[in-house]
Amino acid sequence: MSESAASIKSRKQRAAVFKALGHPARLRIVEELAAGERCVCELVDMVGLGWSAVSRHLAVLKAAGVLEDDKRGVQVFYQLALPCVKSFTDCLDAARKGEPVEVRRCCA
Amino acid sequence: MSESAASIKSRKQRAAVFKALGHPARLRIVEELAAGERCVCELVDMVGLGWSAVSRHLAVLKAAGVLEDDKRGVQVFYQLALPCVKSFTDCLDAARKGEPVEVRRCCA
DNA sequence: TGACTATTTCGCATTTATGCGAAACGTTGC
DNA sequence: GCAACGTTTCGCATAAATGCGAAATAGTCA
Repeated sequence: MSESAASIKSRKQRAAVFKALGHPARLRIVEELAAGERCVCELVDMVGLGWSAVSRHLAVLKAAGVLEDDKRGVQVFYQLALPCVKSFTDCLDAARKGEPVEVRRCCA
Repeated sequence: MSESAASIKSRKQRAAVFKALGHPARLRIVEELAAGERCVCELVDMVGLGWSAVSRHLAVLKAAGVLEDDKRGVQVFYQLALPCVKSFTDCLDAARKGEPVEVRRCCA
């Protein structure tokens, strides 16, 4: 009666996406990147953590497939790889404000 | 230059939703509830954990606003309070399969 | 090459999450 | 009231995440 291994693996991958987004600092980063790509130095200024902490947060998000990185010269630029994340957070905000389900636009 | 307290609070609430979903057992529960409400006893059979562990997972999901509970007699039934969760996981699966962004239907 | 900048990795201490069994709680029916 | 059932809470041990500073890595320019 146990599930298939593939099903379990697939769920772990999805859970990794949620886990990656389940930290205020990482969510902050993702919100920022929803507006466009940023280099690590900019993100460090925004989130108010040290370089090492920000770097590991970015690594977590990248490993989960939420972000993509692009090395250009000395700097590394990160961008959002999953646009539906923003749609989903918008939906959460709508739900929190008490808007009825039918009205919510969860995806652009 | 720090953010407003309201903005930080809002992000923590959203992060709590992601954190709640960021565990394979809880994601399993949510997937099951996407098909309809279930009582705790059914969920215990499905996820393969003890009663206490399942109960606390349900409490985490409820505290984050992902689930709602309904006590009927001796039993407690849980149901999904955020339908867009299912839309989002569907979008993640589409992304993982490599479908182009334009084709993904993230919301029903 | 060698100094300089941007970023990541490492080692550590602290906190938080997880799972289990036992016990407590609330509801139902005798 | 009391016993039975479904569910939650408690206490504990183990595992994982978090943040920091120092050190390591990589790319650029003189």
